[in-house]
Amino acid sequence: MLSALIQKLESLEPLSDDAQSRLRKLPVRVVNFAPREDLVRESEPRGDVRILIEGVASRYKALDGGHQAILGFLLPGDIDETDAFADRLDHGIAAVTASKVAQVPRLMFDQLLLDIPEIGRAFRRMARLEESIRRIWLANMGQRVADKQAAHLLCELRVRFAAVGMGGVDWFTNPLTQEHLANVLGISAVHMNRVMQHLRELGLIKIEGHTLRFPAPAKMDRYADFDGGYLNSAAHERPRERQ
Amino acid sequence: MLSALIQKLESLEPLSDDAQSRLRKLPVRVVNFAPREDLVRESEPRGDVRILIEGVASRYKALDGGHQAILGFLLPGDIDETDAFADRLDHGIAAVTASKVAQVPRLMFDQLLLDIPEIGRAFRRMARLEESIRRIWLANMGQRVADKQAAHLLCELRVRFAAVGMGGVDWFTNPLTQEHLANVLGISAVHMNRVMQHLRELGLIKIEGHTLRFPAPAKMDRYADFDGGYLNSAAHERPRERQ
DNA sequence: GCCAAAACTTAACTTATGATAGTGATTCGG
DNA sequence: CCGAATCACTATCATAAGTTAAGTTTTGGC
Repeated sequence: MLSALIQKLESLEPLSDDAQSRLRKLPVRVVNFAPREDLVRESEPRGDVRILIEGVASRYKALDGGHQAILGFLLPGDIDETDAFADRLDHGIAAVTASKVAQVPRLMFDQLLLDIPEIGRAFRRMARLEESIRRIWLANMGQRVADKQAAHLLCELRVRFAAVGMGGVDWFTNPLTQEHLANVLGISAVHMNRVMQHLRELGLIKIEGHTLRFPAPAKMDRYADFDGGYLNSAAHERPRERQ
Repeated sequence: MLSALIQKLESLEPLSDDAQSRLRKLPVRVVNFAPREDLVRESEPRGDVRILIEGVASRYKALDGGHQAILGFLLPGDIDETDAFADRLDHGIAAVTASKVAQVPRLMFDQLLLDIPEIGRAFRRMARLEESIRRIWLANMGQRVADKQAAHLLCELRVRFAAVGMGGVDWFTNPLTQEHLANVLGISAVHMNRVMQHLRELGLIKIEGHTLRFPAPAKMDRYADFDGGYLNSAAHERPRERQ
C-alpha cells in the first residue's frame, strides 16, 4: 500500500529490510477522494498522518477574494507534512485527480520514527528536498518572463513524474489543466495558453492528449535554465549525519 | 554573544535556565563582514554553524546571466541552516549591512542538540516558522499586482524587524535598498520605485531617511492582505510534540 | 452515443511592467 | 572636506501580461 512512499524514501536513503517491512506493516486506512475534493482543509486540526498513494494533489492557500493560490503539487509518495510536527496545516490540500490516501495513526507513525532512526533520517532528507524545491521555485518566479518560468516548471514536473512512474526522460502524463499551471505561476489562464503555444512553436513541447512530450529535452533544459540535480542528487552525495 | 538567537528561540519556546546557560557557554568565534561580502558562498562545503548576531543579510541564488535572485533576508538571531543537516548550501548568503556572525564548531552544536532536547525542539519550531514564511511568500508572489506584493513584503519586514528591536508597530529601520526589494519581488528597480511612490501617495508609507513609517498600519495591513499571525503565533498555540 | 460542462484557443483592447537613459541627492572612503 | 560611488527618482518608449468575450474542442456522466 505504501510502496510509492517506500520507493521515494529509498531513492533518498537506502532502507534496510527491517525498516521496509516495518513500513509495510503500518496499519493504514485507505480513503478515496474525487477530483477537487479536499484531502485536508486549511487550518483543520491534524489527525492521522496522510500519505498520497495514488493520484495528484495540490497545496493551496486561500486568498482574500475567495481565490486560492496553488503553492505546489503532491505526487504519489508525498506526505501531508514532512516533518509531522505541526498541529495543523497553514494551508489546504485538494485532489487534482481521483486520489487514494493512506492514513496512518499518528502514534504509530511517531513510534516508528523513534524505533528506526534510519526512517527518521530518510524523512529529514525528504524535508530537505522539498525545501530545496521551494527555493528553486522562488528563484524561478523571480525570473522576468513567464515563458521561462513555465518551461522550468514543466521540466521539474517531468522529472518528478518520471520518478513515480508517470513519465520518462522526454515525456510525462499530465493531469494538470492550464488553469492549474497558470495559478501556480501567478499568471492568467489566457496567458498560460499563449505561453504553451509559444513553447510549442519553439518545438520545445508537444501535446498529445494527456501526454506532454519534450522533443528536445536538452534544448528545453537550456531554455528553462533547468538543472535537475536538486531533484535527485540527494541519493548520491550522501552527507554524514548525526545518528 | 548569542543573545539575539536566544531571544528568538525563546519567543518560540521558553527555554530553561540550563538550556540558556548552555547556549551562552557555546564557544563562538565572532567574524565581521562588510556589506556585499559573502557570509557563505554558494555550494561551499559546510564548516561551522553560523549565526547572524548583528546586521542584515540576504540569501541568494545565482542565475544564468551572472544575475542573482534574492530568496529572502536574514535578521539577527537567524541561523545559516535551520536544520543543520545539509553538507552544503544550495545557495549563498551575503551581508547587506556590516554584520557580525558567530561561528560555532559543528560538533559542539550537534552535541548540544543531543544533550538538551528542548533546544532541538526550539530549532524545529524555527524551521517551521521559516517554512511558513516561505509559503506565504509563494502565495504572495502569485498575487497579480506588484503594489500589493510590495506592501505585503514591507508588512512582513516591519514585524520581523520589530522582533529584533529594529522597529515598532508602525515603523522600522530599513537597511535595504529599493534594488534589494525589487530583486526579491522579481520586478525591476525602476518599477519598485514607482510602487514606493504609489504607496506613499496612498498614505500607506512614509520615508524618513532610513526609517520607514506606516502612518496607518491597520490600513496598510488591509491593503496588503497581511495577517502577521504566522510570524508570532508559534509562541501561543504550542502543539504537543514527541520528546 | 448524446448532451452539458470543462478545457482549450483566439482575438481585441487595456494596463502593468521592463529597458534605457538621464538627473540630483546621499553616502563614504581617504 | 572632497570626489566617486551608490542610491533615489523621473521621463520616454517598448513589450509582456491582464481582461473580456467570444468560439471550438474534449471530457465525462447518464
